[in-house]
Amino acid sequence: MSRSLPAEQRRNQLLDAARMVFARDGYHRAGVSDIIEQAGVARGTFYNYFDSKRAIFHEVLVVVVDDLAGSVQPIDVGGDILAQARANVRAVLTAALDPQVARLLLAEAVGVDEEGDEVLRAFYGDAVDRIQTALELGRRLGVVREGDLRVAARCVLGMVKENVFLGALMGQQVDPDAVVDEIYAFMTQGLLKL
Amino acid sequence: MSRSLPAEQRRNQLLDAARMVFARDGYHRAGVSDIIEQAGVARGTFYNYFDSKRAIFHEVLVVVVDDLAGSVQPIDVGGDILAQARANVRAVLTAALDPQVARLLLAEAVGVDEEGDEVLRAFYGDAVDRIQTALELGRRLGVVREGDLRVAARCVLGMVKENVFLGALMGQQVDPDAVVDEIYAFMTQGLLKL
Amino acid sequence: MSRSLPAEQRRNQLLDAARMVFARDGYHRAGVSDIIEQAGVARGTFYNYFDSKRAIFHEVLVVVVDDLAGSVQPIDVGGDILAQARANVRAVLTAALDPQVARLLLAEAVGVDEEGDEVLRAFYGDAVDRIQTALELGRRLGVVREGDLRVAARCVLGMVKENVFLGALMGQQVDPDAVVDEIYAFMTQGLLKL
Amino acid sequence: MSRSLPAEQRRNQLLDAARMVFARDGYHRAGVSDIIEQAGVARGTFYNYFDSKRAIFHEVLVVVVDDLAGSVQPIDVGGDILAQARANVRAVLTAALDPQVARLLLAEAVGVDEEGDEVLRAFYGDAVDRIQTALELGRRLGVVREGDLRVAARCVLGMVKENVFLGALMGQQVDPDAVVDEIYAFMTQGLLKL
DNA sequence: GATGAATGAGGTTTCATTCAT
DNA sequence: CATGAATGAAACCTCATTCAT
Repeated sequence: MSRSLPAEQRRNQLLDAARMVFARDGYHRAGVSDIIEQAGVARGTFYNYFDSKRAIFHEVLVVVVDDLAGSVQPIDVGGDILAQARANVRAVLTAALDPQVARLLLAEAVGVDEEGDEVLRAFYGDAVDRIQTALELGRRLGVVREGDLRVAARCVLGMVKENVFLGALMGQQVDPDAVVDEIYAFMTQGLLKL
Repeated sequence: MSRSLPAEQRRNQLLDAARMVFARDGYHRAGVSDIIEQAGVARGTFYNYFDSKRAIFHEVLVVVVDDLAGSVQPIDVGGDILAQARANVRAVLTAALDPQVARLLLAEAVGVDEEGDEVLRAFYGDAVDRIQTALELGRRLGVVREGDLRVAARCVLGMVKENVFLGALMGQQVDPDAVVDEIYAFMTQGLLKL
Repeated sequence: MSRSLPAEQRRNQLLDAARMVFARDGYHRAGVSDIIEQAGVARGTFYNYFDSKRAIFHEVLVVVVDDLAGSVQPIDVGGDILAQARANVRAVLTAALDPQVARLLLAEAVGVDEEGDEVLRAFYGDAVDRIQTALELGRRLGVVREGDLRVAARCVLGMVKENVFLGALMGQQVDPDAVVDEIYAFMTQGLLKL
Repeated sequence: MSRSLPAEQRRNQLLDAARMVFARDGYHRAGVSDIIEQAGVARGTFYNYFDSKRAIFHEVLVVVVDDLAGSVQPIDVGGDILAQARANVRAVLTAALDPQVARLLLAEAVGVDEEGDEVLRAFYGDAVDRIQTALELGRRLGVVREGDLRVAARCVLGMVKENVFLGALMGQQVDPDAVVDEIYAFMTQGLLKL
């Protein structure tokens, strides 16, 4: 029996437990029982703070997404743009390689419900938008070639995501620096020599 | 009441129904009830052909994965390698943009069970292997630059997957040809001018 | 696909299979599938000969009960009565120690349905009646002491049944001759010396 | 909707309901539905206290077996041994003549599953052991004749069981005292006069 | 605010039985 | 007469949610 706690603190306690459980077991395999056990809280208490299992999942997702989005720094045009882009890729990659984060963003969140899909859609849409904006900026600065920059932005996102995915979900070893280097090389030289 | 059918045909009828239902509702939301309703068959009939919901899902997954894997042609060194690579990317992309396929491969199959994860792991692992092999071939032929070809292979896979993902799952419009063109450009020139 | 057979023969084929399966697995664990598989006959064929699983069980039970009842010889007053009684006990005991028979009579048949209970009730009732009749005969001949001969008859039946039960169902080794000897001693001397 | 109850009490309520239902309908005909209806409790509540239908049956069986075993008093060598044996037989007989008890011990428990069989096997095995021990004691005291005391013990058990069986299951009227008297006479004098 | 026993709709699976071929 | 695919009622069990204490 937990002593009465400030509401905010109890919520966070539950959110932390839920994130861990969802990441470990996935949304469907995780039960409310697992979350409250992890949090050391009674069943009824859970429903004092969250309306449903879906609701807490949704909140967990928002937190994770916000954290990840927050790891990206806006690009300062005055500075070394490439270095900033590199730093951003590296930051995102490192944050996303946390297995908890990866699982939530890549696997469990899709298809749970409409709301969850919307969060993801917004997140990835936003990510593509940001990359595209950066590319357009680069285009104007003359450091980005011409082309369909929206698709290009998706490609960049895809390169990052896939390495996260294979690393965190498929159990392959992934070295963030190697990935950053390779993506950098890819972006500067492409892959093929004609 | 369905008439008696050759076993093979009934199995396929059920597999088709299941693929549609799983793609539409996801593994967890889909019930055996939905599958048999879709197939117009009694509950018992389902269990005459498949051991469980998981079992039919597994078979659906294998079929989809095999179809997709089968759409890739081995590269003939004698011919135009780039054209063949382009054709392969285009073929996979087109096949995967089918929303049923996309949903199964990208979302629903992850985390259902160990077996399903294994099918996916094998599939994506195999895909990376093939791309890497092709890149190594290109390297020996002198058409591929140096670098960490495994990570590069993941990047290529990621570019394809992300466009499928955003197109089929996130509801953004995706034009296969634009994607192929852009990936091609990406591979030949990179994205940045230094 | 079995060739067409004389009806009688097909019935017996099914009855034999059923007896074996019921004795091996028990009524509830045995499925119609097991019976037809054992008989090497199609599912529909089964229902050409028997109305239901219960019906065939009922017939099996009747056959077994009749066989066992038939192993008892009426006592010839002119001959050695004790010897005849001994022979009867021995015959019944030997027949009943067949595990198939034992299981059907002692365990599986009780509680399957009203009809089955009726068959058993009739069988055991008849057995008690016969023993009682024999005892009454003995009483008139002066070789049986006074007492409640109905209860005594039940006791005799119980002695036999228990040894069968422990032997066939509980897996204890039972030697028919030792049992006959002991029952004989029991009947002639009792167990206690006052 | 039942009010919340101490766990122990709810368990017992369910055990009682289950014993009644199993005795009335038999293991296979009884559904969890019948038990919860009898107990006036929701389906989920049942599974809060027992893992499965088999599990509760097993517990019911153990309780019944323990009760019956507990009705037997160890024999005090200092006292009137025969009287104590008589009292034991009478106690067991009376307890076992309860139709609920009889049905569970004689019919429904056999063949439900391995565990249940094991409980019965242990129970009857133990009963025979105890009787045999008592007989051996009597033998040393000189009040029991020579012979195969194990078989003799089975015979005694059989006499008791058969009268219970016929009384409770086969619907014949059974008077405990008449049975005790007759078994007593049987043990002291046997049945036959030579 | 915290508790946890109780709930019951809904899921998966079984298997005796039918009937068109 | 034999076949076996099809049937569907009914069984068992899960787990997100409620609510009286």
